[in-house]
Amino acid sequence: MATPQDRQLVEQWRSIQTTYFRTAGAIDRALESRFNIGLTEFEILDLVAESADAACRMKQLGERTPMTQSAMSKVVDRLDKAGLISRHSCEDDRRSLFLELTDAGRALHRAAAIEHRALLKENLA
Amino acid sequence: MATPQDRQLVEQWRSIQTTYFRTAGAIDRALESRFNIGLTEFEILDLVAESADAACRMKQLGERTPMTQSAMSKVVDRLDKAGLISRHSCEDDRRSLFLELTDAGRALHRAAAIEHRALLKENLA
DNA sequence: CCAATTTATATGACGCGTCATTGAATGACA
DNA sequence: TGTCATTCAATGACGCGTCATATAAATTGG
Repeated sequence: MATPQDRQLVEQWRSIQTTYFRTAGAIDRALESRFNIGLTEFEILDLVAESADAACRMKQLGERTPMTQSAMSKVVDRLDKAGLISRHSCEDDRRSLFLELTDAGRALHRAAAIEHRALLKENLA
Repeated sequence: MATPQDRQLVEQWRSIQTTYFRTAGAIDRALESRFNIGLTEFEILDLVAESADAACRMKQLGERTPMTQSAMSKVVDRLDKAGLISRHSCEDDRRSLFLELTDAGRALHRAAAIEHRALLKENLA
């Protein structure tokens, strides 16, 4: 019933879960308390900061994160309301949006990224 | 600012996230549709099934999963209401509870575990 | 050029997890 | 023994993610 391979799979899975929760939790709490944004918000900022091109991005971003389309839409909405990001409708295809960091967003991302990388290093060792 | 080591950390982290979400999502949907329980519920069943001893377990279980005490309490509550688990207050320390699978719980666990292991195998390859 | 279909994003209802707190039992110790 | 601190579990308020759907724009086929 429970083969040794099964046990090993379960072990591996629990280890991934533990790492994931520990790391995500640590980052989330740190960003929340120091910058008032959650991990999810940071991850979108991080993705937008990474893509320097001016393509219609909302969609492409979705391909680079395990987030749902719905989740993304709401995170972006929060970031917009917080003044960290701006949404511009795309001329070529008016269904699409492309995103840009505001100055405040860029500054916050710069600071938060340091925290983020440090905690990754600490937790993924 | 973004050292190669930083990039590597971020890559590693995204890979963990992707694996985690893909796997958890797959298992969750499968268990939900076939057995009407979520991944979290299954994980508690699995832990209880594993520990054959009759110790006061609620607390110990908490040490074996990244779940919050609060989360555990609610999951156990759902499992109890679903008739899959029973809570007995502990004689020695009446603050503690210990948990036991009901027959239905044991049966469901047996069936769901097969699904669970198969999906782990599929996703953690 | 007009349906029918498909694609990009937004939104409302809902469930679950988290935080902070509560209640209850136990322990510590003067 | 009485008080104060600690520990275990449950709960209510709240926020976020998910699913199903809505809206709007673009594409496709006749």
